Amino acid sequence: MRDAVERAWTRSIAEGALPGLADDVARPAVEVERPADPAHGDFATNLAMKLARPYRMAPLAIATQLSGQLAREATEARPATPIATVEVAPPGFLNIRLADASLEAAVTGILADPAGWGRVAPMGSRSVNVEFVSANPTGPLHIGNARGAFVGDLLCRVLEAGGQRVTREYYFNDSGGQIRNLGASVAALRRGDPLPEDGYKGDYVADLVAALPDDLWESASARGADTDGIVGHWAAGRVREGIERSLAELGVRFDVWTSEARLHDEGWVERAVQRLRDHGYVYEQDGAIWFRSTDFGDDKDRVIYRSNGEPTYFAADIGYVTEKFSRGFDDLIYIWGADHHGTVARVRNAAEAMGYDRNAVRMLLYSWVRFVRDGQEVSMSKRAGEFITLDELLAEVGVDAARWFFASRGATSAIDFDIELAKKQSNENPVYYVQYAHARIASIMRKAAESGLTPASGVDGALTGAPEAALARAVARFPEVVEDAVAAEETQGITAYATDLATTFHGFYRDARVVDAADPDRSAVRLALASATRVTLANALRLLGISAPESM
RNA sequence: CCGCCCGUAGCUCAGUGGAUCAGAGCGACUGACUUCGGAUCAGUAGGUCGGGGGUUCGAAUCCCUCCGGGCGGGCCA
Repeated sequence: MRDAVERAWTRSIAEGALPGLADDVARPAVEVERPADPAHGDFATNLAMKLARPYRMAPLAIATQLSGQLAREATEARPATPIATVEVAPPGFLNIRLADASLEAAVTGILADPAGWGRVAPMGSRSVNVEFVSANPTGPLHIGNARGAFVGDLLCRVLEAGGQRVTREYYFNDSGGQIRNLGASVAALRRGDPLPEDGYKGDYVADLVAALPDDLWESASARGADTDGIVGHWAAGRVREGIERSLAELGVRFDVWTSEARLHDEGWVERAVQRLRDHGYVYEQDGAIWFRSTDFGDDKDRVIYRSNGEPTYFAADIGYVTEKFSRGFDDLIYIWGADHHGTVARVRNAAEAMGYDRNAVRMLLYSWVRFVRDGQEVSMSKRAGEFITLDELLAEVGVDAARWFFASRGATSAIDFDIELAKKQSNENPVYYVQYAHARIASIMRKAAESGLTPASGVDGALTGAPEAALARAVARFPEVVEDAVAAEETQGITAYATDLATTFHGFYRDARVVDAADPDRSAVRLALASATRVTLANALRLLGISAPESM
């Protein structure tokens, strides 16, 4: 629909009915919205009012011209001409109404190709790397990691819906100081010594000790051996396997796991720094090696190698950028907690300094979840062993409810997560409302089959009743919802739409008897419509990674 | 002190490059079919969109300022 309005506008300009825009005027975006009031039609656009100022024309005059152009386009003999009427409404709105035939065609199309319903035209077939979660393997994932996992996976799904090729990547450090620290904690418990002052105190440390193989412990504790390093490396590997299992429970699978140590071992960091040096963005001061980040607007330069020769975390980031691009990705997306926003600029700056397009390196920051219980903030600390694990959360609220919870909220909205409230609300989660509608339709289909009724293969010319038309309109809206979600890289619109469609269906169910042996023809049409609704709900849920049950 | 994010109904949150945006769910209250799934449906109450100022024909939305909350400003990760 947006395209149709856009076409009418450009054609009007081409035919001289409307002036072109001056070069120095920003071209207004064509906005098409769904009016809340059905009296305003199926679509409405305020384009004429937006053009009033640059054109120095009355909005109504522009609207009249656009309206005529739109109507002419609709009557041209093209197979898919969905517009029935176009009205001009003061102060300059265009209210567009769809032809029933277009709704019927949409429904018939769903029945013919259920899997393809809601698939949008690719908005660019780029190869995208999405890195998320990336928690270091010093302990199990806790509920603080949940948001990043869901936000990242949902973004990937939306990108895939838009035709992009997505690689899900997890980055971790299995050789740093915190890993040694974990190793030290495990080793201490194994010896029967007290935990180090800043050691890890969670119950899972004891589990690690119990699982520590004897032969590994013998070689690790031998004279002169790097006990903490060896034990830590082993523990990190084991913890990482647990993390992978937890993520699989969430329905999140990663394509690539990258270790920070590997980036150093394979020389990625060194080569990246050399590249910066070649471009003249590296200098030495106070014994440390610096990146001239200020050349790109940063407020200070950043250390790459400390004066003791050790690389910083930032050094690995730089190497990682080149390593990722070397694999042929067009875009790199990082899903980070908002507490990382300070590092956004320097990484993008370094990418630009190395000759990459800084716009190809994007960071999506999600707000941190604040955990409270009875109004008191609960701290999440792996080291102190005070945390609720992701596995425990899932056992309480369920994967579908948790997914819906995050899919229906913007990534940047701050969330107070009350643990007791979450358990309580999991039973009232709207996801069940949507799933119920799906299961109800499945049940209706079973019932119909028992009565010897089958859905019609098409509904052309048959959507005459008000309940039918209302449901068909709701169903037909789905592709645009997906399009908007893809364009905005957000999923809230999909959850809102699915809820709305479920509501519309329940109303239809109330007003229209679907299974009626006395009227098989009408039943066939209504079954077809119900079937199309079921497909739409299932596809919407699938896009979010949520199950669509046949019964509940 | 500086920078970024946030403040919308009792609660949890949508809407945020203007108009046809004051919304949803939950909670509260009043009702509904002896037939297709009541995890449903119909309805009621509830908000000066944190406060103030500005731009505009029009601001929850853009600008300024104040208040409140979160997070950053390491040769930490």
